[in-house]
Amino acid sequence: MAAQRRLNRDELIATALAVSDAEGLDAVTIRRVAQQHDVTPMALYRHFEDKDGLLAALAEKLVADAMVPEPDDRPWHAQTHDVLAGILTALRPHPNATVLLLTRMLDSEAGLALTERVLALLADAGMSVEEGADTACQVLNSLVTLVVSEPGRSDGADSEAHDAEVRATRARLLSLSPRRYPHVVAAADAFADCASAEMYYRRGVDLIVAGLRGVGSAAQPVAG
Amino acid sequence: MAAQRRLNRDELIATALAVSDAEGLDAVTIRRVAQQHDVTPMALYRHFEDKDGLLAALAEKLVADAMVPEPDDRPWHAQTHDVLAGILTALRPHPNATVLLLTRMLDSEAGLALTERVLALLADAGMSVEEGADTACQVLNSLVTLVVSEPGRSDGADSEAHDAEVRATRARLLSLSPRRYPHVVAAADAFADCASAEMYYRRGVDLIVAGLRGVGSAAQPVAG
DNA sequence: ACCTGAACACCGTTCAAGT
DNA sequence: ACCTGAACACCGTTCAAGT
Repeated sequence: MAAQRRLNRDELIATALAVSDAEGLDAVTIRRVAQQHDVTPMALYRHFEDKDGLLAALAEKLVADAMVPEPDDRPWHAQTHDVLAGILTALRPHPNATVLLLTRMLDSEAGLALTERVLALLADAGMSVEEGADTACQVLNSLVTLVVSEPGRSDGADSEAHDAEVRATRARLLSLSPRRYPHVVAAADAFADCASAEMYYRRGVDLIVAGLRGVGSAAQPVAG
Repeated sequence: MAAQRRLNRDELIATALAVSDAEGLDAVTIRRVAQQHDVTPMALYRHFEDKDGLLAALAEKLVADAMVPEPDDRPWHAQTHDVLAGILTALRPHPNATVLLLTRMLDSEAGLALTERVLALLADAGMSVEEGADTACQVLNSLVTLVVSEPGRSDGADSEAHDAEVRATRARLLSLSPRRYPHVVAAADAFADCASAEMYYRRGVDLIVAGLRGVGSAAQPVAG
C-alpha cells in the first residue's frame, strides 16, 4: 500500500476488507493490516480500540454499502423482497467477511437502520413488537448464512484451487453409499457448486418471504 | 482432568466441548485441551490431523447427538417440524460451538444423515433435486443461526457478566433516537434478551416450515 | 498528536528424540 | 505405538519512549 504520512481509518478498513476477500477472514490480523500500510502494529490502536474494534468496523462497512429501496405503497411483502435483495447485493461481494454480521447487526448505525426498516415492514405485516424482533433477527441472519454458505464458495483460494475444491466435494458426495444417502448422492452437483447463483439467491429470498406471509396469514388473513 | 495412561479421542472432544461451553470457541486451542489432559500439545496430533480436525470432530459431535424422529405417515410439513425441533434440542446446549456447523454440515456422517432426512422430506414436498439441495442448506443453516444469535446469549460469561451484558444492550438500544429508530427502541427488551426462549425457537421453526409450505404451494397445491 | 520498539504471554505446527 | 521437548513463525496487546 502507499506510504502515507498519516494513517487513515477508512483506508485501514478497506485494507482489512481486501485481505479478507483475498485470503479469508483469518488472514485479517492487526499485524498484517499494519504491514500493508508500512506501519507498526501498534499504530492501528489509534483508530481501533482492539482487534474486535477493527472487525466491528469491517462488519459495519458491509451493511453500510447496502442500497435499500425507499418505502413505497406496494404490499409489505413486495417491499420486503426488494429490501432483502438489496442487502444481499451488498453482502455477496464479501462472503468471507459476511459471517461477522451474525453477531453484530445491532452494533452499527447502518445495521440499526436496516433492522429498523425490516421491523417496520413486519409491523405492517401485523406482527407484534416481540414477534417482529425475533423474526427480524432470523430474517437478517438467514441472508447472512445464505452468503456464508453459498455452495461452491471457498475461503481464500484462487480459481484453480476453488475448482479443485468443488471437484473434491462432488467426488466425495458421489462416493457415498447410494443406499444410505440416495438424496445426498443425487444432489452432489448442487451441494458442490451452484448451477446458478442467481437462482440460489432468488430461492433463498423467496423462501424467507413465503415464510413471513405464511406465519402472518393467521393473524391477518387479508395481508398488505 | 484425570491423569490417564492413554489419550482417548472421545474424551478430548468432550473436553473441547466443555471448554467451548464454558469460555467460548476461541478458548478451544490445541494447547488448552492438551493441558486439561496433562499432556503435551503434540500428543493431540495422534488423534486429529490438525486444529481444524479437532473442530470438525466437535461439529460432528453436536449433530450426532440430535435425536431425530423416524419417518411416519403424517404430512411432510408436520414431520419436518419435528425433525427441525429435534436438531434444535441437540444444538441449544452448545451455542458457542454451534457456529462450526455453518460450513461443516456435509463433513460428517451425522450431518449427512440429517441432510438426507431433510432432503427426503423436501422431495415429498414436491421440490426438485436442485431446489431441495439449496433449500435444505438454507433450512439447516437457519437452525444454526437461530441458536448462534439467540437474543441475550453471551460467549463465555458467568451469569453475572451475562446479566450485565443484557442490561448494557438494552440501555444502548433504549438510548437511541426514537425518531430515527422507533421500532428498534420499542423492541429493545426483545433484542437484549428472550422473554421466552421456547417462544423464540417455536417462532423460528414455524417461520421455516411456513416458508417451505409457501414456496411449495405453487408446484404442489394439495400438499402432504 | 502520532508513531516506534522491545517485550510478554499466548498460538499452531515442524522436527527429532525418547521409551 | 505413543508421547516429549525444543524450536519456529506467527498472534494480540502492554508499556515506555521517541519526535
